[in-house]
Amino acid sequence: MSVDAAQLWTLNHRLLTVVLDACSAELAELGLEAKEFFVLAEVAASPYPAELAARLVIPKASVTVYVRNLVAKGFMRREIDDADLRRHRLVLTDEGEAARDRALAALAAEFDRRLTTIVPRDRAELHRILLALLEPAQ
Amino acid sequence: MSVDAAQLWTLNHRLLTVVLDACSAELAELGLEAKEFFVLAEVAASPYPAELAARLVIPKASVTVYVRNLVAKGFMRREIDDADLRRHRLVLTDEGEAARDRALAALAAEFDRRLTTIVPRDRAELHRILLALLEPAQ
DNA sequence: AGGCTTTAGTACAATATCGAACTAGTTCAG
DNA sequence: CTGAACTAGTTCGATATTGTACTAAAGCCT
Repeated sequence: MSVDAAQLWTLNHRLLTVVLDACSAELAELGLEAKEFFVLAEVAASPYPAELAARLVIPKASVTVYVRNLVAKGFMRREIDDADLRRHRLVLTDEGEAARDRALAALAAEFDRRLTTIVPRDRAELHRILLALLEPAQ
Repeated sequence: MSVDAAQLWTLNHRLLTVVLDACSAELAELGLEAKEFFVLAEVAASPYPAELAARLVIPKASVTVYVRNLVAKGFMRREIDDADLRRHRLVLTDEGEAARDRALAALAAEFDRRLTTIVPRDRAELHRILLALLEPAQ
């Protein structure tokens, strides 16, 4: 192996931690905790609590809490799923979409502040490699 | 921007979450929580609690807890720093080093399980790009 | 149709995390 | 020296997280 996977993992983990931390103040201004933001950002793709829990790799009980908070803040609402009465279909409100987009923009800006230090070709490379790495999971 | 930074960030975050989750059972067998593992893995490079807190971007109070657990488990011990009597120099025990190395190996194996799906040249690329991205922080 | 198993979501109690206040040691200006 | 300002680390109490047990609805036999 040319590059140590453990070292690679540690580097990457540190990168994400630092970027997220740098954005936490901006997220807070939008009325979002980091954990809540992850839920908000995934709702469109995975609109059911159980699906969110699986996708985000967090406990169902935690999703219940984050969704409750996000609903209280007016960022989303629950609707009963017609096809399966056990399920709560989560729907983003306009405010929810706006907050999500602004939060994503803040995160992207901070990440970008670091990405700009590398050449465009490397960004494309990074994107391609990360996609390949996520492949086995899907 | 050729590649969306927000999307890149999300992909990367998901990758690390999934890898860490896949390893959590193995870490547990070694007697380690994920958070404790991060501390254990950094102690050699940052042997003081305040330094660990800054490096890992976690509160000092949390470091206190993780260090207490790791000491109780016999993975490290505190020594009074000769140069500054306020500071606790943290020293890994042999068991601590062994556990850290095995945990890192488990993490590397899981990460590697994904890395093997990409060509060696891409690994080197990824390593180079991540290092470049972390540059501004240091 | 009736029971058995599985799944979605929640509630609650136990545990984990962490902000703020604190103690102890250090530094440094005067 | 001395004491004001600072730093390392911990403690404590408040908040956040989550395992487990639960209710309700579906799905699946037979």
